[in-house]
Amino acid sequence: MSKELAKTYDPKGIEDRLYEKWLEKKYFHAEVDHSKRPFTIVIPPPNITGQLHMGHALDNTMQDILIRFKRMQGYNALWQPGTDHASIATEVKIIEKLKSEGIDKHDLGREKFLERAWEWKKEYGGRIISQLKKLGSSCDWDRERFTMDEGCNKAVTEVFVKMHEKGYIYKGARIINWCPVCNTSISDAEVEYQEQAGHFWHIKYPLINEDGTLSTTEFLTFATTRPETMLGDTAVAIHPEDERYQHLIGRKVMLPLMNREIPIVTDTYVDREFGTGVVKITPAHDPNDFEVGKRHDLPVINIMNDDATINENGGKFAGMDRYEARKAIVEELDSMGLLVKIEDHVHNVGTHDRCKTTIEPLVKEQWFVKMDELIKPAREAVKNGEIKLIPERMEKNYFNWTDNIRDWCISRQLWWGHRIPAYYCDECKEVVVAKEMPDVCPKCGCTHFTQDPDTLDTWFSSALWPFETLGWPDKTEDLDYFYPTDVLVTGYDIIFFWVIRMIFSGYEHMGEKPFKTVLFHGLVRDSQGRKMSKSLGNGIDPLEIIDQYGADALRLTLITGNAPGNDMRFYYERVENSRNFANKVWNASRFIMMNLTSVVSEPALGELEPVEKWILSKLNTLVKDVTENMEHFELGIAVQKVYDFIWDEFCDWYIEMVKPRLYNSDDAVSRNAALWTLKTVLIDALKLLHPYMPFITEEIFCTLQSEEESIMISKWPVYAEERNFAKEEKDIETIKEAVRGIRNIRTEMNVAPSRKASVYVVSEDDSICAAFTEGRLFFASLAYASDVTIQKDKTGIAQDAVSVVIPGATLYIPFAELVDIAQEIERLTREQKRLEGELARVNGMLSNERFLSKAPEAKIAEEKEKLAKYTRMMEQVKTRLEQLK
RNA sequence: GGGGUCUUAGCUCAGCUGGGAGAGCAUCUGCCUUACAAGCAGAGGGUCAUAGGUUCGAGCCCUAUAGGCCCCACCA
Repeated sequence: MSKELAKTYDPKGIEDRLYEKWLEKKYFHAEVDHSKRPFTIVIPPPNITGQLHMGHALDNTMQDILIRFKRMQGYNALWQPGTDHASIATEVKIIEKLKSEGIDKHDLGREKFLERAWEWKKEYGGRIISQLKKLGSSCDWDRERFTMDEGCNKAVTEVFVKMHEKGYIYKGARIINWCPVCNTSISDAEVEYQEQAGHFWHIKYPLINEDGTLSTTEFLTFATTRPETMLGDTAVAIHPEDERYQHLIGRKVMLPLMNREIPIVTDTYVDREFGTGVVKITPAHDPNDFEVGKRHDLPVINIMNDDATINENGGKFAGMDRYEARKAIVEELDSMGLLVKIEDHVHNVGTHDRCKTTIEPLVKEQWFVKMDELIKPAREAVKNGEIKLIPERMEKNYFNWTDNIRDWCISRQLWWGHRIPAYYCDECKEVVVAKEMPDVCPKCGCTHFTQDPDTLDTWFSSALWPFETLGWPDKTEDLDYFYPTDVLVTGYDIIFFWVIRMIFSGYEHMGEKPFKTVLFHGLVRDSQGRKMSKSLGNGIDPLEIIDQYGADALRLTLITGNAPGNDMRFYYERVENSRNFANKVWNASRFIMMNLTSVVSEPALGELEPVEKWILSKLNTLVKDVTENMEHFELGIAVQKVYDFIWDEFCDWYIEMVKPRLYNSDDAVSRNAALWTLKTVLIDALKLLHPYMPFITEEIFCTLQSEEESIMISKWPVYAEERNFAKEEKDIETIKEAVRGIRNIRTEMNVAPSRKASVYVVSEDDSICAAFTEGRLFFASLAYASDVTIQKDKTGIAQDAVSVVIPGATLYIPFAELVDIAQEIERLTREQKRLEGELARVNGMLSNERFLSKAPEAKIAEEKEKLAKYTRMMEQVKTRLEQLK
């Protein structure tokens, strides 16, 4: 017998209790088991600095849905969890914390700093994990990993050494993006371009005469957005075919302020159409200029310190901040008469995506990954469909990156991260890349080495995530069984940072793709469509939503009404709706349990009434559709169908249809059939809903069947041909149509619900008569009928009864005093008009020869059926009108 | 400069391979009907951005236009 349930669903208490139970029972844990097929997802490891935000909530809800679905389908489902060390983000936090204690990073020293960082990790690193648990995430926590744990470090070292041997990793002095605040180089992917209002400073440099004196009449004028970089100018460039400047080729200009003679070079990089067609060249501080410089063998003069102040190469401006220097330089040029004009100019400025500081291009020695060869299999895999991106349009983004790839700067001047396994001989400076510090220098025989102080880009280790978490570089059973993983769920915003890098890493180190499908989701925005951000203060905390409405409501909200890869807006109203749905499920279940006062047994097929067959048939179709949608990753569509089925078909129709039978204990067989069906349909519907709303479904499932351990290990429903009842589906739909017609007309005529009336069903169709006869009981209750008479003609029905025409039958309700014949005629005339329209449309199609010859047969048959239906209804309406007149 | 995407009911969005426009919220009307007022029953509301085209048939495919958003890109 069943337990009592509270009147409204209250997720508090229930959720934590059930999650504890799942953990205790080890349902989330997956072991290699060759009798089952694996299904694997690796979590996008959240930063240890992070707090759960809506993006995480969406991302992990999607993964949990897929994992729970596959687990119920009988797969050996592994959801591999873990966290990311997030080098810059974490290092910044630690530095901040030290600062608040009055400690400077460098005073503390590397070792002590790392100790603090690990302590911090220990204290806060688990926070986001516990938050993921609140959401219901069924990760295999026994396998939790960290991108800087011992295993990952081993993998990173292995990869670095191997790729260095192959020549894919090299060290070189190249122009890189430098963040003067974080004091480190960053990769191209980490540069975020922002449109900023700035200026164009038009400046002129005086030419130098043949005799070496300074010309007072000849100048070269150009425009720049960063005048301070002139301190490092080593040339001025013009287009080789620019007729305006042909006479200047071979001459020099004087670099003002620095009094340096610099050449005029010709280079096709210069756009003749742009500005004056003259470009100043600063090889040390501009990527293009760097290339021009290489072509013309120009000196590279670095004028900046790491903190973006001017260094000793900047003469008297040394020590100034880059913007102070800019101001001072412009003023001085102006006083020298070399400032032509200043224009307002909006341009793209590269900023560091973490701290938004304007990055400074600098020439520095860094470690790089050579990309041209590595990217090939990654590009090919998506091209030939071996890896599927959902939605497909993401492929364009993907190819845009693979086709324009540049070498990846992987070294960071940070302490928190994987230290680069490169060692420098203290004597001869020879570089040795090895898994461990070498004993002897291969060049000079010296035995003292210093390890490279730099660490690796965070994404270098996360690129290995799908296989390092399964044991790589060791050959493990896990790796053999669970790799390649099945789906990667992530936001489209990290396709370049992470997705692509995992793909090429998978092919390079495993010789195999890391996953078969990538399922992208969009951003969760606020109700006004703005990005949720700390600075705007418009972030909505998922934990607060869970606290207020329950994790199930949050999950349902995030997954409905949204297509893959599209951004969504977050509305409280939508969460309320989800919460209401949970309550609906709860109450329907409560109703069923209240009525399950005795043991129910499975009825024989013959004991099922048409309504039972109708709902079972509907459920059967639902199972098929939902499974298909989920297999195609159409999660929102799938759950919408479950929602509609439960609320509309099951609660609003089936339960209402069956009530009279539940309250009548005389017919035990009929009552049993209804109860069994209520329970059976509810259980299957709960199963379909479980991946989306794990908590409430588990609570009801186990209350309803105390003998069952858990819904999450129950079997996913499967489509059964013998549960397909086409005739009953059609019959019940006809009766529903009749009920709606009667309700409609009663409302239209303002008849109080308390007022019952006789209803006559008139049809010449035997099968329709039979259907109404069988459904007489519930039909009467749903259509507010005091009694129902089914007959073949309208003998004995009052002339002025109200009528409703449905396909194949006319319903009459004698409301003597309420009926206004004129109004009734008007109403029927409206109906006639509507049917005329329908008939015109169908006849139009069916009289079109090209339609008949080209349309598929099923479509033609469908239209013919409609023609028959409308023709019949038209006749009924006409007959009724004649009677009234 | 290149690419993507969106424009569907008052609002926010679905609409999967082209075959008679949907949901939630909001609005209006009537109901506390013994599961649920976080509910029930009913109603109103759309030239599917605009203009062409392909097709027997277009919200869906193609082209152009307008407006919004996003990504990428070294135009100083």
